Amino acid sequence: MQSNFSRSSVLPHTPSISASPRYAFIDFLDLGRAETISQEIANLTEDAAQDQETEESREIGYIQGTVVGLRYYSGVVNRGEMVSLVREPQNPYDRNAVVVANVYGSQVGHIRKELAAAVAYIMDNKLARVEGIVPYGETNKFSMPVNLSFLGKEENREAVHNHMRRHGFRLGTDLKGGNAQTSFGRDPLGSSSQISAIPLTAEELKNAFDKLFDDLMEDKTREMEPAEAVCTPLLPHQKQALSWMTSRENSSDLPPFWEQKGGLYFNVLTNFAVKERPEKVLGGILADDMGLGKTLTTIALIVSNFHNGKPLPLEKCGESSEPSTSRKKSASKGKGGEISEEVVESSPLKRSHVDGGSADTVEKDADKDLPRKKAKTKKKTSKKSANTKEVILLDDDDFATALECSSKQVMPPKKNVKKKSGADKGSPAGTRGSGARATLIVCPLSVLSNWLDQFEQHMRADVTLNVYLYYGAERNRSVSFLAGQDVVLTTYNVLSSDFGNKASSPLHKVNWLRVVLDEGHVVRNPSALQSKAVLELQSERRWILSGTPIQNSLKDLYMLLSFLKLKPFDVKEWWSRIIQRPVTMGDRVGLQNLQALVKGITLRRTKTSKVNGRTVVQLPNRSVFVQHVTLSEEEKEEYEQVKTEGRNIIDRYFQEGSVMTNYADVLAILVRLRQYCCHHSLVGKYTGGADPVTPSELRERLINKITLVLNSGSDEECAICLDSLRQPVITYCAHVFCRPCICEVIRSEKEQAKCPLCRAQIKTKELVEYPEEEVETGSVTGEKWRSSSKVDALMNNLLKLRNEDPTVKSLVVSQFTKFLDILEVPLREYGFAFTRLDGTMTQKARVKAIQDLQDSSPGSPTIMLLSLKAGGVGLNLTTASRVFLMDPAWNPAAEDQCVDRCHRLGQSRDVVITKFIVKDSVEENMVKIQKKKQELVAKAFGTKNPPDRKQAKLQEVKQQFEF
DNA sequence: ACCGCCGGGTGCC
DNA sequence: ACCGCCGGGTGCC
Repeated sequence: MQSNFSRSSVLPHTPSISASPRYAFIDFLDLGRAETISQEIANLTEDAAQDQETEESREIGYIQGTVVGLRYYSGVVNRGEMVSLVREPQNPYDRNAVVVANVYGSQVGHIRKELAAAVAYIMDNKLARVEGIVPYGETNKFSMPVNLSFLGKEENREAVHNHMRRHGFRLGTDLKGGNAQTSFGRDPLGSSSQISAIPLTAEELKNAFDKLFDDLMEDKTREMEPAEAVCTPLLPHQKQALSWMTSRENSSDLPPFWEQKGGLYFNVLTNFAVKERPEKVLGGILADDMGLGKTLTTIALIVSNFHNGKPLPLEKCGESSEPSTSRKKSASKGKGGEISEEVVESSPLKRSHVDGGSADTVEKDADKDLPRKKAKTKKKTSKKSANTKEVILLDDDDFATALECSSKQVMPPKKNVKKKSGADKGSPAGTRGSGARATLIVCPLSVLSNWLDQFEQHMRADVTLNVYLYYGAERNRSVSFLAGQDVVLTTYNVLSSDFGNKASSPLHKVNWLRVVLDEGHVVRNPSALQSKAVLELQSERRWILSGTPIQNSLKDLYMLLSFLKLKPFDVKEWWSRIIQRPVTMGDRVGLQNLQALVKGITLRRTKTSKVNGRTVVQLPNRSVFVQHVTLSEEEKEEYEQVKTEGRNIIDRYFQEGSVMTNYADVLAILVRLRQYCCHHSLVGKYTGGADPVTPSELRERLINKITLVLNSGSDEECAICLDSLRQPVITYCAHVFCRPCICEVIRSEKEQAKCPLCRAQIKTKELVEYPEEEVETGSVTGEKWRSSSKVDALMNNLLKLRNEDPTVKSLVVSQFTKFLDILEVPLREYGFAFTRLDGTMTQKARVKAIQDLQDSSPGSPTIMLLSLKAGGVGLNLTTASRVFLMDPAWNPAAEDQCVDRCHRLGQSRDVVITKFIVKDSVEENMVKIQKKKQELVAKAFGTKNPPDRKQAKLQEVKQQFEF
């Protein structure tokens, strides 16, 4: 029996206080899961959206209606199938028309006009969302019943009911408070079990969620040897991953939740059936922990599974028809921007072949089995300059056919061609031997060089794998060139900037064999340009590599499923209805489905996972020490001064209720305090103050603010794409975004465009750019040098360490690049050799910095100055075994990630981490708040902050600023 | 639709 | 018959 729980007991809803600016400020400091404050803001706005969604998802009424006109449409539904209702105001017969569509988006019919007339108003005015389920009558020829649920805010309940009543419809209401899915029509088959009616508690949910990605390796223990071309022996868990990935790519199984029934394909979750076989999902998520070798495994996959577990045919270096010249060519094509020619040239593997070269290969192979193909290949060769899609498809088809022949899998080539050229962007997958050859790897800039290194390191020297680095101003944009590579490597930024310039995005014109998203969790906001760019890629197989596939919300997974094209979850409505809403409501069946879903497409091992009874990776110990630093009297005095100054300003904002609008200033104050803890000369001039009067004053003020944000060294992120700021601009309301991101927002919202952070009106022409050349560095070193307590503490450690063991290498990590500048002075003074890696460096310089550190000859650098986020993940710094974290980060995960760069596979020494924390300062408070936050966060997932938590936070912040 | 509805044909029993 | 009744044509919005 359904228990009499009220929904609010399951889903604690946000108290209304969140509207007050004072509390909004408290939320600023909900830093438990944010790496930067602007990310925190993004989290907040996300939460706001989620609030709305959860509130709207309350069922406020239901009614049975009729779907009519079935015989005019091809869309079919099944008993109990969910359908979506879409307004069709442009319908020539009735502007109130409401279309009923099935999960695949095919129209089933219309809602009968009388009911449509009533419902249209409710939909148009967003009084409620309307969802439908067809309870029976699925075989009817002319009409069928549909159960409509109205989901909306409680405050709209009456308006909705009244409106419907005026049209002569009486909505039913489920007073028991069961959720929308179970109360009505959800389970017309009567199979609902009592278990599913008892919702999960927030804690159970959180636990289940934490375990969601645990131990996803049962039945995935078969091993596969990589192709010969891979020279690095794979560890057992890597062979398992290779085997699993290969089977995922060659699988002809139906995607998860699909079954074949009679002549139809049936989705057991939505009860949806189609005649056409659902598109295969070739690929998935490799979610191994950092350091387990996702990169190597992926390389092995690329080389070992071209088709059906057969290796990618590669030329032997010696047999190459055009020896050294081609490499030159690749270099000149690949150069430009910050990626140097040398990077490309330095690798013996990277030899981008020219069109003619590949044609030769094909002919050679094709000649053996299928001479008649030769003519065609010839024809194509003569046509190679014509750079049209059609030609490329034919090219690729020849490739494939040739290759298929060698593996005795001849397909009628004619048919293939037809299929291909007829296929628009719809379904390139599934057509075996469609000709796709190239794998596209998209990764953050920070790991680009790692990929290149690893290709070089793991590929046998005598084979040629064509890896093309699609990066830099001079990148080769020829579609046929790109399609002919074995691997194309690029970054999310290049991909989305190409995509943004609608004119042409070559990467979107290639039919890839495989697309790999490295650190795939970075695309998680579906509205960000880079997400759209990623979703539009055409590929047969798709992979996501990520150590943390879900960061803090179930919604992160939506983006991933959407990329994998896992029907029907790639459409938001179905994802929400089938998974997200049920799960957040504590529905057990929903959770089971989610678990099954994840299990079916994910492989994840942690460092503690066992293979054949042994842990996957045995890493040396790692220990963390916190060293408290006491400020000198002089420093203390100055610190208090900075603090009082800041407190007065924040206090004023509180009184004015303008904390939100002065976001940049609040950020600045916090940053200043943290900077002071490191070194006095980090602290810049405060630029806030009296209200600006003239536009030029405002402009100047904004330029100051954006400069401050960007130079604070905290590596601020764009709240829209959550990536590092690219072409940063500041709005009149003083929030900083990437120009492409905010322009996209303005473009899509038109005149109503609002700032995503404060909802102020924004316009494209009111965006202020960051003045490019204004880099005022080095000034620190000029004046008379004065140390700081923290600098002294570090130097003591380093000197002691050098005494004890001069071979030990250290990472010195700070969030403030300027602090790294400062640290260079005493390091030089004491004769330390060091390198440096920060976000402002070119790719080339980064590579050199890492190589220098790896050098073990006497006199080589023993220290790397590292900015916390510059390296990003994936960076391999195992030559270092000591880590000094100079200043605490808001998000402990960022610190962990940084430490993991040296505490990973390949580390031979025990790793010792020292964290410097200034006593009685903002830093100490940060650590305290962090800890509390972690405890609280551990309790609930997917639900919002309970009120007492907010209250607690209020106290903490009051403490922090001593209000 | 093995219905309802419309509109033309028809008209005692 | 300015009706009722019959039976054919017809059918989403």
